[in-house]
Amino acid sequence: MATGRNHRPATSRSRGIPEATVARLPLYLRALTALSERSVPTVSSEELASAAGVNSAKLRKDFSYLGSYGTRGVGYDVEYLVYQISRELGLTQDWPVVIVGIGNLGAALANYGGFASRGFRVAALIDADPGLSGKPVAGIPVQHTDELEKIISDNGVSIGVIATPAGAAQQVCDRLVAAGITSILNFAPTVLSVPEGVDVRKVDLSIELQILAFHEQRKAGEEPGAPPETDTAPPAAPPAVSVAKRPPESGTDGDLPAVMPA
Amino acid sequence: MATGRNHRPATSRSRGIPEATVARLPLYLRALTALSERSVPTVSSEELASAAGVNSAKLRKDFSYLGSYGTRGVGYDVEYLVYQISRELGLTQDWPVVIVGIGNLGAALANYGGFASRGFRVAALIDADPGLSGKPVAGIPVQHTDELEKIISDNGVSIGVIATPAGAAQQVCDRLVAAGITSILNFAPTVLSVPEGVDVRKVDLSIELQILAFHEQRKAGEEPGAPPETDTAPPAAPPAVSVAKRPPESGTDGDLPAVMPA
DNA sequence: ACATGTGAAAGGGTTCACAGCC
DNA sequence: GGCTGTGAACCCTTTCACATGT
Repeated sequence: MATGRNHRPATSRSRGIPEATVARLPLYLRALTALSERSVPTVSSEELASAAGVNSAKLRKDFSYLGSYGTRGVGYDVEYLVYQISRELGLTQDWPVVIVGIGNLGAALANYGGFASRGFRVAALIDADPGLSGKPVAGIPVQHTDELEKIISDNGVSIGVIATPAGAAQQVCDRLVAAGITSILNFAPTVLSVPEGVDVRKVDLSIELQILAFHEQRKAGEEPGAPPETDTAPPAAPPAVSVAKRPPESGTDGDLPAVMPA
Repeated sequence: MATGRNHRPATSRSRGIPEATVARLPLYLRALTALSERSVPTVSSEELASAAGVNSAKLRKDFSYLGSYGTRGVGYDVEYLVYQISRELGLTQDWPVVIVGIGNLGAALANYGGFASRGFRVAALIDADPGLSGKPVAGIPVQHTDELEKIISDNGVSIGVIATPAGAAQQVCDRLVAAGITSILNFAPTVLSVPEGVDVRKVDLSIELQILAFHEQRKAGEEPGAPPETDTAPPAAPPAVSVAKRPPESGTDGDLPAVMPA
């Protein structure tokens, strides 16, 4: 999930298409769309794989789950594959989405071209700030949270995007779910709890950075002449055992503001 | 990606900590930080797992890779674990990052509190638009792309965030890498090619939505009384080539009810 | 009594390598 | 000759279940 990871616990996997394959289909689709625009008629697994950033064996295996639409000795028909993958992903139909929380990030999402370009349509922007109500963002007037339920049912929205601060996310999520939404893309740095049957994917900027930092740190430690950088941490106490159990005692700590506003 | 998936091909895995575990450490850390703020002294694997959105067996296994910092019959010391995980992730040191591309998204990132709160410091904002130069975003003046190399070397930056349009991403990436950056968080919808030794993680909004759509479509097809929605797709041409060779081809196609026979 | 820590089993995902077909 | 399609081997991840320790 970001990322994306936390998904339904692998129960009843669609038509047998593995989750990992589903996650790569959009990648293939993007590469194929680019080829299509350049009027390239066919493409080999090797070429397409390299354009999508995967290896060719994986790509062929992935396509085999869709039914194997290629021609041996030739390759894949670009237009045909675009259609098949689009259909498999459900992009041949129109998906209205609502974005809740029109701060910096919400506005960025509303303006993001990638949404509109692939069957997704921003049906409404919703924010709790009355001062924003009526103001257009990306050409769409922001509506107040009070209207949330009505907007969703009137427009038949089934996908919601949460871009609120962390503190508001669960509450917004609950209302979205109660209003009938069954898929949520969450940008707030919180674990959302949802009932069975609702899909949540999360995108977490801070987590991605932390994973990078982990590997970066490792690189620095491995390099021959790499100085270990300034380390700001206190040694911290042992895991504490029997008596007087009191580890770090945040005396020299002085760091970690910890609150994560969206 | 999420999520990030595309990472170094599992070569030489750090100190033996599995990649999947590394990706969850930030989740644990966030949950632990919240507990720490509430002055909770210890926590069980069950409680912490539920706060982080995973199951307890997984969490215990994950911690076992770090060295098993718990106490049987008791649980984990919150403060101590916060420190151990922070150290493992490299968050006890300061990581300067640069953000390239200060559009809607770049501005949102610059304002994102989660960056600053965990050892990451926005060292510079960079944009190709001369009109932006000098203007402050999130209190930091935007600098021109010409300065990119100098900024990176002067500040010892090793992590870069790309929030440019897709067309500019590879070029920016190349310059970042040439300037010495070895970790990149990419928000542009493109596959970046980088030399060996450079880590790339990508966050792709459109891909996450497409994955949701896939599952959403499946739900609609499974539900008893679910109307199949408006379908906007043309039948698309056959895979070309010769005469025979015809995949399933459901009789009177033309419409595609979006229902996949399970 | 209770909760961690961990071998072992189970489940997915990736890669290999070659059979099959154009 | 060239490229797809796929069983089989391999590897990583998750889950189970219980031994271990306090």
